[in-house]
Amino acid sequence: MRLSRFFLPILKETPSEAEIVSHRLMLRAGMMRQEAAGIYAWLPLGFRVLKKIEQIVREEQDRAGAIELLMPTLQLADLWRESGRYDAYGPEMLRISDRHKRELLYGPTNEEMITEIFRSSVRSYKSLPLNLYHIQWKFRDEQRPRFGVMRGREFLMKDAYSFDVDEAAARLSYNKMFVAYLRTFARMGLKAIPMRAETGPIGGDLSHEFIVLAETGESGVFCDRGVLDLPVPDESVDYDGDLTPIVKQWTSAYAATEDVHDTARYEREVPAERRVETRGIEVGQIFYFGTKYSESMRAMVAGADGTERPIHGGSYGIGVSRLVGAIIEACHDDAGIVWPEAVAPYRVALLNLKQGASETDAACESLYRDLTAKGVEVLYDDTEQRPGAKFATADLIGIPWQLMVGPKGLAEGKVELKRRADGSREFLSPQDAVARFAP
RNA sequence: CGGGGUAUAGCGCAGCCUGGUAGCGCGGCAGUUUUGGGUACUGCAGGUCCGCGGUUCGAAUCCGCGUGCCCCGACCA
Repeated sequence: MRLSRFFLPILKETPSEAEIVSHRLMLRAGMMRQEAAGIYAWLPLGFRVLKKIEQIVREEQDRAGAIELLMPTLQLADLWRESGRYDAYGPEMLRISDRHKRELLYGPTNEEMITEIFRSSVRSYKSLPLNLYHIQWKFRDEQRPRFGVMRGREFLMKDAYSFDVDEAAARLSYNKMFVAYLRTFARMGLKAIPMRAETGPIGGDLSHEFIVLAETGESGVFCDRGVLDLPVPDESVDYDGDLTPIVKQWTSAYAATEDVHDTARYEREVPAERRVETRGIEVGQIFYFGTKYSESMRAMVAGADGTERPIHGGSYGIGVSRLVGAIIEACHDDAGIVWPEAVAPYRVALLNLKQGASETDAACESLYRDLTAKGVEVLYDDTEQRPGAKFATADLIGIPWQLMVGPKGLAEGKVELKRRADGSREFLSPQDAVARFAP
């Protein structure tokens, strides 16, 4: 993409509405724009990041055996009356009526609908286990939206729902999601720690929150230093095998958010030198809730003995749009965003330091053509701006690699490659630069 | 939902107290200059001063009522 042809409304000054760093940087980098309190338009740069995060989530859900579908944003109120949650949910639920005065709601979650889909066609234990998920926009009319996309009213969420014949089977499904979450966040360059959690209004008795450690996080967390260095399973992990050792390993050491923190237990179990007290952002939560919805909504299957029984359910959320903010909270410096490569909007920023000079123009065009032809995502700054402005923009939007082409380097047949994460630089020939990204 | 702010050009802000035809910086456009860390200069464009009502010869400014947005708290992926 040529920057001169792109839509990247960079802001030099920080809008006064933005308080936390990810919100400020997202506005400054032209990633998004607020349309109403807690409701955002995703501009091209931000949208690319959102899509990359979504795709990683999708790949890891699929790998763990979950099956993607897509449910609507609008749901009938009657469905929610069946589970009793229409009245229980309160003003956070956005209620709408159509031209026929039918009561609808903009879904804050989809337990009722997925249960209805399930019960309409699954009759036998032989169809289980089943885990269905979708990635869809949700709306919760928060009393006080804030922190940009970290706590918007409209947000993109992955929610998966598992159906099992009994509790033991449901725990196997739970473990699959547990491991899938470890992999999902690690792939995004994040250290996300599973912590025991309250089950909240959804109910149930087994739940973990996945918390990204970031000093600017919204809640305090306490954990054993040991959990920070536990290994994340690689892509060869066998989801049909026994995942218990992995889950045990990750859940045996102390790790809790301030809401459920037990000071006495913490001090008893964690030696002083291993105590980590910092802040974190919740990016995912997994629940086992048993028969809560299947009983009220009659989601039954016939067991091997022919008798009907309610299925055991679990739900598994990941805040996809929130992750964009969470990653920035965890990955930034004074100059701007520092994207992990897996979620970066572009991999390489190609900077023409003397636009209009025939030798730099020619070298850049050639590099741009070669890299693009090999599938490398390049953002080519071919604007008329001064070098300093181009450096500042590239740093701000956080592209992992900056390939700088100027008259000084070209005189020696070299271009300069800067790594955004640590500022390290090296000089290499244009051919070697291409080979670096497309071997 | 309680408490506190705020609303003037795309963004950041001044002007309001003490009413008199709206300004600064950044950004945009045209040009000159410059060319390896947000360059300098010149010119130009850009505003129903959040909305409605009131006071007044005259309201961005004073008064009343709305609305949006932000912050603190309670709440939440």
